Amino acid sequence: MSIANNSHKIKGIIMKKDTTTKQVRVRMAPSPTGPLHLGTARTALFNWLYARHFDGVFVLRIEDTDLERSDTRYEQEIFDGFKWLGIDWDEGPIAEAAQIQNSEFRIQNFKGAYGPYRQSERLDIYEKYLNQLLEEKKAYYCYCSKEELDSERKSQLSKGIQLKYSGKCRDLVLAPEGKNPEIIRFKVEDKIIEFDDLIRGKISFDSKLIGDIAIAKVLPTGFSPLYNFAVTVDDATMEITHVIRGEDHIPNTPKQILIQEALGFDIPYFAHLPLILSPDRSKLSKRYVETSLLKYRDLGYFPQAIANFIAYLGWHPKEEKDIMTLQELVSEFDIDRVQKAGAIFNEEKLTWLNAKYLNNFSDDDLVQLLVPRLIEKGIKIATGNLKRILHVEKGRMKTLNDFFELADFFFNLPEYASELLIWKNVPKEKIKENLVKISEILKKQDNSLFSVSDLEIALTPLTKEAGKGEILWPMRAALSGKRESPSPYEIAEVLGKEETVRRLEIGAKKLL
RNA sequence: GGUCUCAUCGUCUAGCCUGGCCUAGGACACAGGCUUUUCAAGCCUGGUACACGGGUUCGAAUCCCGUUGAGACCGCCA
Repeated sequence: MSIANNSHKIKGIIMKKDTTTKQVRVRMAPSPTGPLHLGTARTALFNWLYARHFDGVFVLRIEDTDLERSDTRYEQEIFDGFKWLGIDWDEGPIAEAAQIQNSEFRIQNFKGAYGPYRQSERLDIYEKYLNQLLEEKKAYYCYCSKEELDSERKSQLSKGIQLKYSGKCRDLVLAPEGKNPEIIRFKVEDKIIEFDDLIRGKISFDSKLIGDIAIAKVLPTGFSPLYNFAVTVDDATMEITHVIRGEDHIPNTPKQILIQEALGFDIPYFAHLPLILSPDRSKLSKRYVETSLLKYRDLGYFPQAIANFIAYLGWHPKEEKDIMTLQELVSEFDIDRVQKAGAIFNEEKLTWLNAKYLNNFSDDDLVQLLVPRLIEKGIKIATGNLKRILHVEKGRMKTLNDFFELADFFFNLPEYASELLIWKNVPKEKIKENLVKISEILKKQDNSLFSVSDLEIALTPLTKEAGKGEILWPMRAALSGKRESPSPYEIAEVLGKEETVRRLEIGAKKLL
């Protein structure tokens, strides 16, 4: 009996009903065939939020049936990416064990009662159900070659009819002479398939338009399960209650329901999330924006900001709030507030959010986060000094990596043209004189009296006399070598007396 | 081409289910201003949206129908 039969029009009610009767079990099933995609991360996050909100179980399953394209390197990236974002899994492979080459060990090391959690390790399970379908004549061997199928598709396309397998091998009694079976197909019977999507409501399909589904590849050594079949078997055997995934899977859903019915499985709830879009409204692709999750980490984004941002792509809390922690997201998340339409990925807003997060971190936290990046770049700096620089630059930083461009002058005074020192139309002789005066005053200043407020007091007579711009601009330019920077007092405090005076003298010398 | 899905400011969205409180709210971005040695931040102000057409109703962004537009999918990938 399908559990989706009690579904209601009002989505909130489905949730409440269900959670009182059965524990929520959701899953994320990425395939390790490329860098961890932002879209995958968001789907994972929604599943995770849903599980955590309803005290359910979040399962991580690795869909690596495509041996040619799967790579353990990408599997590792999934683990790393999820962990970085703050998504932990209750069941699934153990990330640490995945690095060990001994395959026996890898297979045995998972958490959860429904493992193993890699599809490549579940072949015996698929085989059992495959045989069941074959024995019950619900599936059959197909001998058509790729070329035959290709030309079939081409002619269908030119006739303007639905692209589907013709069913040529469906009723074959004997194997065609000289041919080996290529794949196993599931027989699709004529019927209307309807399901109640938690986000979109009723969706129905006419199975006449779906060709017999390829469910496994036949290999000399055995077989290799294909997506729609493997997913169905896994979701059922792992007792998944809610399938939350991207909208691009809507067309797969009737196929999976058909297989579920044929195998006597419960039909889970389905919730199809809107897609993340590129600026041209097509499916998010790297042509327009960076799609690799971990790339954002490398770029200096915070996982909290990314999580917050991608959660808001297609979902919104009841109250107006710009910033939400993972915990707040968990307590407020529900599927009935998920949007139906796709959402364009707006990098500017992400960056703005990231800057918000950055400025909420304490200086000490930022030091901790920045140190590994400095080490990686081979920059050596005392923590105390780093903290002081960070303190004056953080308001200008939007990402962690902005530090390098913004704060480089603290380490090395850049080469700059003497014109930089000129304030408005003030003659350079006057500017030179001012710089000399500033350095004379500062030379007399005690080392221990070099804070922003001390310096301000020390230079006030001069700024009053000559005007702030005429003093402060050349001073700041001489100290930073840049058009834009923190205030001269802040820079001087960080630089200390000796270096401050040295830079002022360099500046003065430039103005002959 | 077929099937399915979607449609509120440029973008993310609130409101839609349960019609009136919506002369449509917030945020990003943009423009102007304040502050200011510079840049950034901050604060203030401003402009811009219910795709279109029909219905239902005293009343529609909200309900119904159609049109248009956009997207997804149509693999021995997942």
